[in-house]
Amino acid sequence: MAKIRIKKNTTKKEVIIEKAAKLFREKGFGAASMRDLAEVVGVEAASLYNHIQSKSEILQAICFKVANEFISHLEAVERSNDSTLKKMEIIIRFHIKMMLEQYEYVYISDHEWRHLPEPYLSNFLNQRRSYRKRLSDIIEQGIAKNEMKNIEPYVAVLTILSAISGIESWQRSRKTTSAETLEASMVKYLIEGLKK
Amino acid sequence: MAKIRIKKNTTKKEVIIEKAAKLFREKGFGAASMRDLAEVVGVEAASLYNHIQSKSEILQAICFKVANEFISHLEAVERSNDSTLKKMEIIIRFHIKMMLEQYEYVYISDHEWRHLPEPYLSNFLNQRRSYRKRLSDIIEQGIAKNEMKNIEPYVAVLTILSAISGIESWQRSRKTTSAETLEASMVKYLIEGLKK
DNA sequence: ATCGCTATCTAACAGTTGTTAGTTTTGATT
DNA sequence: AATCAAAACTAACAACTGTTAGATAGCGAT
Repeated sequence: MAKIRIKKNTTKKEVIIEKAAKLFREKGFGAASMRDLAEVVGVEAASLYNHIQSKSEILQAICFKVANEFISHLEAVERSNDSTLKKMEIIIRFHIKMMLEQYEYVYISDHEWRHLPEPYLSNFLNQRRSYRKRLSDIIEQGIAKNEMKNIEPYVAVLTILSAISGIESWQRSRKTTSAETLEASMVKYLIEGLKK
Repeated sequence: MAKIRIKKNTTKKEVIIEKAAKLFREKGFGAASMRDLAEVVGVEAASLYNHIQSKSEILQAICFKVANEFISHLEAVERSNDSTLKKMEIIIRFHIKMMLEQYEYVYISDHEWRHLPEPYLSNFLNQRRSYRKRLSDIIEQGIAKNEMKNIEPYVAVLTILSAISGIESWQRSRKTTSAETLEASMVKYLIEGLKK
């Protein structure tokens, strides 16, 4: 028996997760209750359990969805023949795009992962560490090839990822700066600071 | 009657807030209970209320302590005669120092302020907005004086503050990079990216 | 119309939450 | 040694937590 599809290609489980993402971002995972979630879904709390197994399953779905998107994008970039600087620019632009288009999901993956239960927590942190290591390998190559200035790669990765994650605060703001200006200026800042 | 001082110049209230800062950082404000806090303080939960008024009073104390330190440092920098670039470097170094030396406090002020009750929440956000505006004014001057490259000041501030806030993740890590290298590299990255 | 299967509902569970009331202990000052 | 306030304790509160059990309603296929 096929899953009920509410609209086009959308299971009720997907609706729940989407509403949960918004709720978890607004109130934090710990402070958002299943009854809060049920209300925005338009159902009683107990009914949610016909579609999901637990509250933390929702968090897992969100965190690993985001992680997987970043990892598979990185794999594509690694396979390309672009310069190291171009690779970093592509990755930075992708991170910014994700932050603009999938704000709620990325925010939760960035800020609420600590509430993942084991063994998902360790798994998530391992993926994260590995991802950052691969970014810092690209920067290390860039320095070796004299395309980038001699900066500690670990710190460069930390700076880049944290800076982009700060777009969260732009999302919450009155947005006197357009998304285009934001992307252009941030890419300029982060790439110029990297360039030899 | 003077407050009881546990060690030198330390009231029990200060001890509670310090322990709370560590706890809130580890578990998040929402997930940390007063009974958790009581345990690390070495007392029953009800006894905490001889020294504090409520759980959220602790959060207020932490958030506004940090905010005040940043604001009064900024005021000193504004009064100085340094170049705009030097001003920004001083501010960046101060933020990094705070992140290294008062990690727990700064982290909570950065990440848990959303749990502040009104009117403290609005008050906090106003101070924050005003602080960032004053930073972007410095950068605007820097661009006008041709000391800095033409970057959208709002985005530059966002980038700088977020990047520094990411030191949080270094704090939690195994620290293969020293604090000195971290500071030197991050300042280099952020200032070079700003310089004309 | 009736079957079978979902999805929803109500009610309840056992545990936890921040906090208060009332009592007892502690420890410095008299 | 007596006093007295500060600070600790025990016990409890009402509200809320994630989750389960069991009954009921909805609905496509027979």
